[in-house]
Amino acid sequence: MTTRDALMAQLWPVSRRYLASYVLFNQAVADHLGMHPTDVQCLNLLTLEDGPVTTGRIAELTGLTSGSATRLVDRLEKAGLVARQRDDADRRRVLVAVLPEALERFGEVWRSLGADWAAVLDEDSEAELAFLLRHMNRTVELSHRQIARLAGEDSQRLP
Amino acid sequence: MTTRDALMAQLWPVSRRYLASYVLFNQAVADHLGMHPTDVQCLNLLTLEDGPVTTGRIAELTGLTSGSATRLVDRLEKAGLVARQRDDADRRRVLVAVLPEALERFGEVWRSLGADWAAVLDEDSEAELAFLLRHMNRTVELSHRQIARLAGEDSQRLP
DNA sequence: GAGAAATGCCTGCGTAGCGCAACTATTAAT
DNA sequence: ATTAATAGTTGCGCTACGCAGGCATTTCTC
Repeated sequence: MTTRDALMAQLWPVSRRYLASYVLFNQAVADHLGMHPTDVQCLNLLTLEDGPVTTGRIAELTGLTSGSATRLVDRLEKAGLVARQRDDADRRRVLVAVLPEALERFGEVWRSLGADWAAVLDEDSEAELAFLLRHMNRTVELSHRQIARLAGEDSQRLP
Repeated sequence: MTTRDALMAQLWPVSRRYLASYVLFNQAVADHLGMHPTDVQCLNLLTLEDGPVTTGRIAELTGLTSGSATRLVDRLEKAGLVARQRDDADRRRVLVAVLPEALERFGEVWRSLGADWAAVLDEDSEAELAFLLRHMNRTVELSHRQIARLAGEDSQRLP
């Protein structure tokens, strides 16, 4: 077995642990903030978008149905983290904007977590960081393709 | 701003997308298998352990309460994916073993997904793969520390 | 070695997120 | 002008989850 094969053999279980850790981490952050994991995921995604986002887009981003997305926005609005606003251009649509308070509450938690995270990366060279950045971007794209394929195969079951 | 700072500045939002993608991916796999995300997460963790695991250990691994872990094992057992067995050494304990059928069902899905994943890594050098392996191991450890800290801070709220 | 404390798992109950389907309001198509 | 499509909301049923209490078993303490 080549060195490369040995590395790949190790990477497979480790990446599964890695995935599991992320799920648990997301849950821990949610518990810490007294929120549901879905709400944390949603706010995370919202702050990555530029500008307000429609409820339908939130349903896409989170993978929820439109009804559940409405309830999700209800919860976030009730918690004072986002604000609803009718779109004047298309009065069917509702724009959801993240409020500064949400950024504060998230920022507070992520400052300390981000500091630890940055400390880990401090050990790495610029070339390694550049590789990591490229790898993450590729993996995000791969995830999207795989999610689409999984969903596509599901719908093929019921023609 | 140095090149290094620029890389770090890019890595932060990308890693957040990365995290979000993983959550969605987990959900997609669960939907595809007709299971709940928690159940998928549990089976993923179980297959990473060597040998049968107690219900209490499952509660630890998944972050659930003991009651919820019992229900989780109930579902997996009912689905024919795991088997319960009393521990003869300590008859309070229940050992949960993953059945071959679970490995088959998971293997089927993960073979194709793993192939795409391996294809992405094929572009990388051995040194890059070695770095990735090391990075993932460090990140898993970091997650554990951060999860413990988040949980610890929570418990400090109510002394 | 007997009673107390701790451990491991299970069960009843209330809460709440989610999908589904039906409904309203607005815009686009014919 | 009528019909169809789109965006969002709401009622309903299901089920995972936490919590608290309970039972069986083991370990501690005297």
